[in-house]
Amino acid sequence: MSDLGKRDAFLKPSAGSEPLEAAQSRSFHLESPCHACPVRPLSVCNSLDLDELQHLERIITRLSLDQGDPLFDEGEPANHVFNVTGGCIKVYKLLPDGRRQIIGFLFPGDFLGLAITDEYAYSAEAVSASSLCRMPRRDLDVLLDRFPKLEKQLLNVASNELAIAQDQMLLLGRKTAKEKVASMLLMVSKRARDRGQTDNPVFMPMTRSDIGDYLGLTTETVSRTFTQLKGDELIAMERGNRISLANLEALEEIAEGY
Amino acid sequence: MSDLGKRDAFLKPSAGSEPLEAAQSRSFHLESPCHACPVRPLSVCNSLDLDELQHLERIITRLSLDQGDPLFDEGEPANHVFNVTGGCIKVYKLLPDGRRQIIGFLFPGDFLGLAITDEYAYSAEAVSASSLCRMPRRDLDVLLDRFPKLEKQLLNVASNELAIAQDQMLLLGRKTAKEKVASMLLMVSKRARDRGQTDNPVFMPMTRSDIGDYLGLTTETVSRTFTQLKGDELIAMERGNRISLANLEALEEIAEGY
DNA sequence: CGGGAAGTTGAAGAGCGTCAAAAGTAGTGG
DNA sequence: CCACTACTTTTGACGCTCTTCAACTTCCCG
Repeated sequence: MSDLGKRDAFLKPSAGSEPLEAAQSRSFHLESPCHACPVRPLSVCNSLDLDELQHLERIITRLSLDQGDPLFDEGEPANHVFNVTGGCIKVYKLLPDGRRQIIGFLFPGDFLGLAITDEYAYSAEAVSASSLCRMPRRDLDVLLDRFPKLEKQLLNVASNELAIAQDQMLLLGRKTAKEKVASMLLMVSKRARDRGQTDNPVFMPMTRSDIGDYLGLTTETVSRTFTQLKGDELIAMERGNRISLANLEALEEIAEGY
Repeated sequence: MSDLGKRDAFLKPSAGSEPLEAAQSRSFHLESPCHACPVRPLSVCNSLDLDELQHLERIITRLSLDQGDPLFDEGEPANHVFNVTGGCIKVYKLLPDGRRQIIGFLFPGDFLGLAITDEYAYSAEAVSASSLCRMPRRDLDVLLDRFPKLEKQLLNVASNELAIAQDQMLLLGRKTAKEKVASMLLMVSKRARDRGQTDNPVFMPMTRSDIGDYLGLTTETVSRTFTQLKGDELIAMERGNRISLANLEALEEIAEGY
């Protein structure tokens, strides 16, 4: 379904929705896929040489998730960290009455699980069929001591995520619905470009409801805003959850709040 | 004004509002204040022993800011990192038309300047009279290579800030005005407690406008919400920007979205 | 005291949410 | 291949929370 998923065709297909961490049973091991990993140049592993990659190799497990499969839930013991290798993962927090805020969408190359607490502070779930590599947190700590480069890289990742989070706060607190949607389209497009994938039309694997919960809006408002942007000929819907950005400059001006 | 400022009475008082980084001219050097620093147990420096603190000593400069003094502006070259030793600093981003989102308030012990970009991604300004120590970013990089403990500590700081940012996204995107205000009161109270200061009544050095720009609300809505919480006898205003939390459990329930 | 900023309160309005229904899309199985 | 179902998306009407605009009050600090 997702073009991101294609590169993971060699992975063992997984069953339907399952209990948390059940994905573990589906994990398996290949001989030396790390140095051939298509997302390595994008990820934290990039800071390691071939020798060090072999250390990594012994520690990681590969998983695949179907659309909608949970990866972990907020409050679970945070025993693992992850690296996304294919597909799209959403990370979210819930309020007791069900209100949901999506903290971010993770794409191939993205790291998941940075935290100092021993429980996950959020839930994670597959937006589309996805693949990840998983590593016990304990082993990561050992690795960080052994390879300072990795620690430096992780600090960079954290700093970068922090900057993204700050942009998102500006969006959530101060932007209008139109500005929010424009910002998100450009952001997803940019991230696809960074990964070397098509950035226009931009592929949006998530539902309207996901988009709303990411932008602090309802599905209805998201839908209406898309209709409005379509009417202004700033975007055009294409089949397969693809949106063509017809007027990039205008979208950027809107996104930045002019 | 601020009780946080008292411990900095030995610092050279600074003049009124000044151009960016002009604070540099007011900086000065003491012999060995690092190991006597009252906020060291709270800050990144905590990971260093006495020897290492002397390295630090040679690198840092101390500044003091008056209320309203800018520390730096978004887009400036990010040449320094900072550690807050007294007072309160607000960090914010602006949209072109003046809409403002406050990213966070920094209190003694807080670190400022984590970033990989070579320009500050936000502006920083003193909420109340404040003191900081400042270090050239270049020197920090050297220090990080020399003292892995420091790097680890910084990664912890970054992870922690990331978790706080994620909570703030939930607040901004999905909480009501009442929930936002209750959340902030509890948060500021908790942070004061962590620093070993009075947590109830909680000292709120920032203006209603600052609070609004932190919570994604207007000053009027903040004011009305305070009035409402007062009417429900959940809080009581005391003189000197202090708010007594009269019903902690109820406030916590509200803040968490029940 | 007195002047200016910050805070409070009121009335009116807008943007987005809520509720409801229709239209589109995808997956399933005969 | 088409019908059936279930879900997602779109659209409409209405309502509510929060904003806007404005006046008034309180609080500081000189």
